[in-house]
Amino acid sequence: MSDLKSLQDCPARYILALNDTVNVITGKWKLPIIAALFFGKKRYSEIEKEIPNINPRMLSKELRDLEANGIVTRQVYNTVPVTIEYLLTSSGQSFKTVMDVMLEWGLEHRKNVLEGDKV
Amino acid sequence: MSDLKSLQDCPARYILALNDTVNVITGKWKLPIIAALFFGKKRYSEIEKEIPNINPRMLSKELRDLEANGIVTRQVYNTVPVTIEYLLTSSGQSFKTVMDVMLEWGLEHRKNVLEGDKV
DNA sequence: TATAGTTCTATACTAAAGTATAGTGCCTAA
DNA sequence: TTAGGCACTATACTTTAGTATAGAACTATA
Repeated sequence: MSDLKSLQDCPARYILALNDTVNVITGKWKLPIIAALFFGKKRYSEIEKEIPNINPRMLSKELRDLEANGIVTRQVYNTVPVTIEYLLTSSGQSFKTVMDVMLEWGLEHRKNVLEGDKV
Repeated sequence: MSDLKSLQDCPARYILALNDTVNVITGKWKLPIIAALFFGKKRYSEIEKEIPNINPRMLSKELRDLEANGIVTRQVYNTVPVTIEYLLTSSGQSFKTVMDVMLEWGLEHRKNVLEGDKV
């Protein structure tokens, strides 16, 4: 991937490109929502039940954000009353790899810190 | 890594562990600071010059945070006037891998979005 | 007719994050 | 002696993020 190589030579552009990714996950609720959808498509009220303490304003705002950013798709079914399902796009699904790498680093880092490493 | 496996089975714990990592990078200035230090150790004023628009309050606050989180080390030299250098810990350095994975995903995702993928 | 479920939106508020500006105490070189 | 660099801190302020609470508009079921 030559894109990556060229970005690594320019700190400013590197950070700019990185922000695209960071924006996907900033905020208190985006990762919990994405994680909830890893286990299959869900309706609004199901997500609400799965994420304790989220309020409806935040849930609907973050779902809209995630949809606008191409992470989540909103499917409307013509039932009465209307049924709406949220699911991850393929980008959304592939984000799992990123999350796993972050998690692994976090576990390793925590171990280092507990061992008192200062270097 | 069996830690990872067991976390992946529990969404709540998974998110909790992930937050350790997310905390390292949240805020407007942490990633730029980390990126600046990838290119070697630097003094306060050098970082300041490299990151346009950061103000001294933020720079010193974020450096303190990063130090507290074991990402950055502060080295004090007994010169007159005192010389202080900031450098990445080994955890801080290994975070580059995470950033690269994030960047790669971001580039791929941007391509998908431009192609108009909704799935 | 009342109650409850679904998918939200509206309004008002508080808390957290970030900015602007000035200044401290130390030193050196002109 | 004054000007400037270094490594910050202090105070006040604005902006952004998140919370609390209520309710709309629809329908099915008791």
